[in-house]
Amino acid sequence: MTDTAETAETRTRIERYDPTAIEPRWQARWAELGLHDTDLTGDPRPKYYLLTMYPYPSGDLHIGHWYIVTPSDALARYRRMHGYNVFFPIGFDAFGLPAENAAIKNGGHPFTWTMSNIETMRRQFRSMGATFAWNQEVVTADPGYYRWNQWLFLRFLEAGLAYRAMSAVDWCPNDGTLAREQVEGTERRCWRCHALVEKRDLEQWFLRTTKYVDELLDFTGIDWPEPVRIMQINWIGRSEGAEIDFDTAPDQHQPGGDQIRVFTTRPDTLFGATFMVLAPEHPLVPKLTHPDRRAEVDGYVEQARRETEIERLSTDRAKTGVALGAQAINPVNGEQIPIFIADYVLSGYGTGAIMAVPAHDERDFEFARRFGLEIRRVVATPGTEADAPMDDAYIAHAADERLVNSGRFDGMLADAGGKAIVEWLTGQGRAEPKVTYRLRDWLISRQRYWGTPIPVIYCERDGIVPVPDDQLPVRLPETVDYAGSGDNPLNHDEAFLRVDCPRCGQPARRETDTMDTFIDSSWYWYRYLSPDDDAAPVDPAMAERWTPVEQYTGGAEHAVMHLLYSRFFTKAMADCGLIEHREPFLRLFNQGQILGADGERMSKSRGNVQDPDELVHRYGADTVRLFLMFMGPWDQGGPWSPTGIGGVHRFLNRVWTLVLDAHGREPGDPEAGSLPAGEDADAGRAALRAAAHRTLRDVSVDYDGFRFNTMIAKLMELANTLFRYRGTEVAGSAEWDETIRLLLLMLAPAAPHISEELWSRRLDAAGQPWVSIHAQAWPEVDPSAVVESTREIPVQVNGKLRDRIVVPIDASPDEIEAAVLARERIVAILDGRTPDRVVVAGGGRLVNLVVR
RNA sequence: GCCGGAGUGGCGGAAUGGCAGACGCAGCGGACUUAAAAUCCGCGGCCCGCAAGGGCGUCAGGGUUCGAAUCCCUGCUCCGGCACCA
Repeated sequence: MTDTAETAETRTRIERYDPTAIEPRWQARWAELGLHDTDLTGDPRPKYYLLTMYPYPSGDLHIGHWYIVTPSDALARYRRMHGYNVFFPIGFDAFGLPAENAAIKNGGHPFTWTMSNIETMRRQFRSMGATFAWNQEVVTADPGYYRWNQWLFLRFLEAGLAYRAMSAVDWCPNDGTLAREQVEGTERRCWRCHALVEKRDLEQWFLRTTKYVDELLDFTGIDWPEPVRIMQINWIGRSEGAEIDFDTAPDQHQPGGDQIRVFTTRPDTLFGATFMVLAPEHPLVPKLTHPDRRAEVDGYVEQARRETEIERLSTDRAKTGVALGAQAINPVNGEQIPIFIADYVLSGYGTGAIMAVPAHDERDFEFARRFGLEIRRVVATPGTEADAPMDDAYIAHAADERLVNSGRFDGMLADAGGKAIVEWLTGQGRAEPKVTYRLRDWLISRQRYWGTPIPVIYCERDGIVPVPDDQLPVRLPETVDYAGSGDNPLNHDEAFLRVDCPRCGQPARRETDTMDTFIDSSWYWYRYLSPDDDAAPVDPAMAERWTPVEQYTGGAEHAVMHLLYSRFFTKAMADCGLIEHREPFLRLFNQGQILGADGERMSKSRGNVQDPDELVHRYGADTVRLFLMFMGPWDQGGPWSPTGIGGVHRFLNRVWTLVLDAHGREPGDPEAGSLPAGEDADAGRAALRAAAHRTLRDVSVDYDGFRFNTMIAKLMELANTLFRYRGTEVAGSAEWDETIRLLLLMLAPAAPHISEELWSRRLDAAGQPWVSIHAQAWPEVDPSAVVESTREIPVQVNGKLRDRIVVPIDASPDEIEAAVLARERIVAILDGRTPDRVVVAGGGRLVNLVVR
């Protein structure tokens, strides 16, 4: 039994685990040795580009940043141990509004605010022990970076991928122009400031994202989460159908013969078109309006225009509209049908005009009810009366609907009928098959100072003149006068505005709009490869060698903005001959988001931010890292709660004790020093080694599958097993030693400091020279250690667990069945009955006796 | 409304057709200590029972199966996305 005096001595001999002493020392050592600097050109090992979404330098690095970065860093270390040359860069998404708001509020320059935040965040990131390649860092607000935004813009301009157009744009009173993706919700509020968004007609710069719609819908060759793919597919919104021309009918006020083109996905319902609706902005509206109707129509147009500017209420508000007092001719049957305008028809989608089929479209149905218009059923399931009264629009579901009330097409299957009708009309030059998309071109102009200046010049004589390459970058002026308002200060900066036209040399004016900051993040991972290159944005040899990115990790909130823009940029850059591939990220993982304890997004203003420095000070970075990985599945996120961090810290303490004090015995444990009942030292050593190798096998699978929480649980189990043998004859054996070694290696990616410290002490104790644990190879599983000689099989009767038996590992199903039926307990439960069936399931994993 | 995802002890979660609740937190009991903290050992879904044991149990209801947290159908709740897209 325990010798108390000796134990006391043992316990005082080992020093306490003190992360604050260990961690900074190793961080300094790793930095000094350049352990994380990637040799991008000379290293012969296979490359692995691991990218994590770069942060915005808000200045408050909170626990959410750790949640994002820690598992990625563990993965970087894990891949390095597998012999990969891992590139794991970091940078800062440094343009954007908060810097300007801070400058407006506190005076000073956005640059100063941004750079001081970056400085703070660099220090905090280093305290995590993250293995970022700091010497490849990118800061997008640096002229050395945004210069290449400008250069790429000019290449896109040459390639016809950038253009300037007048357009009704979404306009936020605070933030100016927004991309469509930046307008949120039914009420159409700004994604940043939540102000109500208006429409304005402005000349703006666009990138032609629509050129790649079909390619963007194709995800072959990339392994992305299903929800992100679906969101992108929905956002692109492809629908197949036809465009059909309706002629206007002549009347005493206009000659008719104008063509109104509509888009429909259901040409089979054309016989049910009983009226037409144009968007209020439709160009034919003034011409078609009957003089008697003009006042009402103008009033409605004006109201609709205001309404899009004011709040747009829910989609189920009552339908409104007015008749133009003109008729159109249905091309399939020559019927004259009335033309309306209504705001439920959008000018920006399809052709801005629809044929209304009230019987088979909910919105048209509602409109028809309200205005007393004819509702004519033209598709029906077999057995439905063609003229049965309708309470609701009937939306056909499948191809087994048949046409009715459609003349010679009656009885045809709906989809075949649709095709036939389109073919027939196409032959007459009145229709053509057509695919429409919801996706629009990307509006990139922003009326802000703190972004990349769009490199064009407006000359009275030469019009729009691109800034020549050798005059890049167009720099932001170093002084900025906000004059207390949110208006773009570039508009008032004469030194910036005045420029000579590069073509004619006459005085001209610079563009003052800057680019959407999503431009910056659409290609930054290429720039990481050659951040100081002043000859080109991307070094072609480096891009060839290092991209596409093997693994990208980041939040799902970027599904339709950043991730779609990045795919667009990659394709556009490929078409400009800058890179050779067309998809940027081979694999994507969306981690969840850590919320405040209140379940809301963490933000300073809500006061729900968890400061990691405080936790690091108390528990050490390794504990915080491990806890964030242990909390739950990485893709889940959830509200922050530090409950339970003590358990993770205890685990690291136990590892510390196991490594440094294998023979210690705890006075509190009555079994201390004795082997588990019925086990001798040989069996104990074998069992320990088996546990170690099984853990290794399972932990590898968990790392590969991003299942860090179960990975850590398995390491805890192994530590618990080791603890059971601590102080016994097994402790200190070769198997013990091997288990400790494996435990440290498996722990190294997740808790890099403590594993490095214990590793170095072991080397020291063995008189061996120090080599970092992070430079070790990931260990191999010994299959012979994992095999077992017996196994325990649960036995069910009618699906209820009743017994367990232990059989030799190679027992045949017949032998297992015989063993089960010989069990006393089973005999008693069967009570003389013979099982109807004996299921030996899963190759002998479980036995189920079925008895009636 | 449409499209995704989820619902398991007091809590975070594990098990994705085969022993429900791994691992951890909180809790309870014990050891050590003058004491507390720390540490160590043990218990731990709910109900009945001293116990052995039995019954119930993965949002609700139904189904498939020898066997369902897991697959299918219906409904409810929560989270995310889209929202008059013809």
